[in-house]
Amino acid sequence: MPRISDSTIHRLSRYYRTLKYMHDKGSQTISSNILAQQNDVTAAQVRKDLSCFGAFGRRGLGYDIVDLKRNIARIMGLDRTWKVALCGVGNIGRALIDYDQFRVQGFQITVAFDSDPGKIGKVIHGVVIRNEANLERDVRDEKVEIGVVSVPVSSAQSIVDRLVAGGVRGILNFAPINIKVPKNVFVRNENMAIEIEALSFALTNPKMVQY
Amino acid sequence: MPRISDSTIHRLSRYYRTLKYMHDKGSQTISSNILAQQNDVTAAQVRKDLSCFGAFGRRGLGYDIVDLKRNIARIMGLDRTWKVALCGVGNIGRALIDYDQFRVQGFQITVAFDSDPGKIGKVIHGVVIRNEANLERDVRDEKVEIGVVSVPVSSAQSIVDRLVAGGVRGILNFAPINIKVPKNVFVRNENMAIEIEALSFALTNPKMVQY
DNA sequence: CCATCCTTGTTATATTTGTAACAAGGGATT
DNA sequence: AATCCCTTGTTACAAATATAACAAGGATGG
Ligand SMILES: NC(=O)c1ccc[n+]([C@@H]2O[C@H](COP(=O)([O-])OP(=O)(O)OC[C@H]3O[C@@H](n4cnc5c(N)ncnc54)[C@H](O)[C@@H]3O)[C@@H](O)[C@H]2O)c1
Ligand SMILES: NC(=O)c1ccc[n+]([C@@H]2O[C@H](COP(=O)([O-])OP(=O)(O)OC[C@H]3O[C@@H](n4cnc5c(N)ncnc54)[C@H](O)[C@@H]3O)[C@@H](O)[C@H]2O)c1
Repeated sequence: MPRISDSTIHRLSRYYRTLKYMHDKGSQTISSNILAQQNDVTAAQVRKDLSCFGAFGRRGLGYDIVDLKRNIARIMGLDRTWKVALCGVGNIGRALIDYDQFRVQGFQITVAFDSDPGKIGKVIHGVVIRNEANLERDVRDEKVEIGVVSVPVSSAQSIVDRLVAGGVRGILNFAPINIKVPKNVFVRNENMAIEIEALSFALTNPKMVQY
Repeated sequence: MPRISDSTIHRLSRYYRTLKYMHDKGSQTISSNILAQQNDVTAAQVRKDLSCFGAFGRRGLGYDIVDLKRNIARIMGLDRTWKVALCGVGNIGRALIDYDQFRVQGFQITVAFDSDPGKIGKVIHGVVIRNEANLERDVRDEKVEIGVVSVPVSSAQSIVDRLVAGGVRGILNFAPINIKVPKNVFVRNENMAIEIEALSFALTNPKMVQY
């Protein structure tokens, strides 16, 4: 099985968003060139990325937007729903529960956990906040596949361990720490500190980064 | 001037965090090997990353933690404060204002903007929410260098344009859209949709990604 | 003081990733 | 039907990035 690079996956995601946008605008087809311009990459890159998964275009014409959109959705697993468990209903956690776009795209926060007795039992945007004491059991019972970690750094690794114990196979981690997981679990980090520090570097050393 | 890769910058950020952690734990020195293990990279990678900026270690002994930490801070511009303007005090915006770690690291949200009359004038975590009507002027007056964009997609590009007009040189963008900026402005995107979709891809095609 | 063991910094090599080039497919036009 | 544009998919090439290898610096212990 050919390995797909991280960059390709990221770009697929961005092509997908462009396709949704172009579809809403009423377009029927799109060329690799336009898709490239919209995402600041080369047309060759777009065609090569797509060619990893098949031949979706028509020579001379480009890609049918609806068709390509559907194909990318299938490839990326966006043509289904995913059950998500959110751990840590603080500032970030609340923002995520409130954010409807995730649900629209199929990521359903079915359970949320917190350790704060003052929060347990409350309902936010239709989601009941549960006691994290029963996390493993609840996650397993609800057949959750993805866990979101928005607890403080000090609790992050243990929450991850418990999510994994509950059968979760993918983790989106907001805690700025390098969490460890078994080989068969996937982790993506959303590390805002890294991004803003990268900005700091760029502004400090403008000659060392390509504008 | 040698170009520094994005990956190297990201890793420097992570090494920096490890150094802070090890320092708090009371360690004096650290080897490239330990630094590597903590960040899931090879020791050669660590040494090569650091060697882009100088020779900070002592052969046979490793790196002095305090010294290396200070050097990375200097290299990345983390030994100073940055004035930050936050645009869009919604769910994400509020979370960022509330988050003390940014301030501790030198990123000071000095001004915040919103267009909602119900929010303008309110104070969150010591920051007054201003009317976005005067954004350019306020940003310029306050000598803001970094702008954070946490407004809806529909307003993102125009807010970016105005931040740039106000003299901002770096932008941290949370809106899931490919914003356009002049050549001399740096942008970093914090796109949660991409990360969770990457998880979806990995869980859908486990054979195509390296665990 | 010599031998031994570490660990760095750097150079050389391998791998991955991105770009360019182009043949072949396909529609439109005359 | 022949010609002329376009645009894809793929292959060949270039650049960037990561890994490995190793010489030289330095500590430690007898
Ligand atoms: N807020 C930000 O802007 C921001 C930015 C970058 C990174 N982060 C990171 O994101 C994470 C969450 O940040 P936040 O600002 O939302 O923090 P927060 O303090 O607002 O929320 C954390 C929540 O986790 C809960 N919690 C603590 N331990 C728990 C446990 N063991 N099980 C379940 N719940 C538990 C707390 O009760 C609280 O509700 C932190 O790791 C933080 O470093 C936040
Ligand atoms: N909430 C999440 O979890 C989440 C996740 C991924 C991406 N995002 C993105 O982050 C951005 C912010 O999300 P949010 O959930 O905080 O949205 P939100 O609706 O809670 O907040 C947006 C804020 O921006 C303000 N605003 C609108 N137009 C403005 C303008 N022209 N100038 C100044 N302020 C303006 C609104 O009044 C509101 O307070 C959006 O682009 C969203 O797509 C959010």
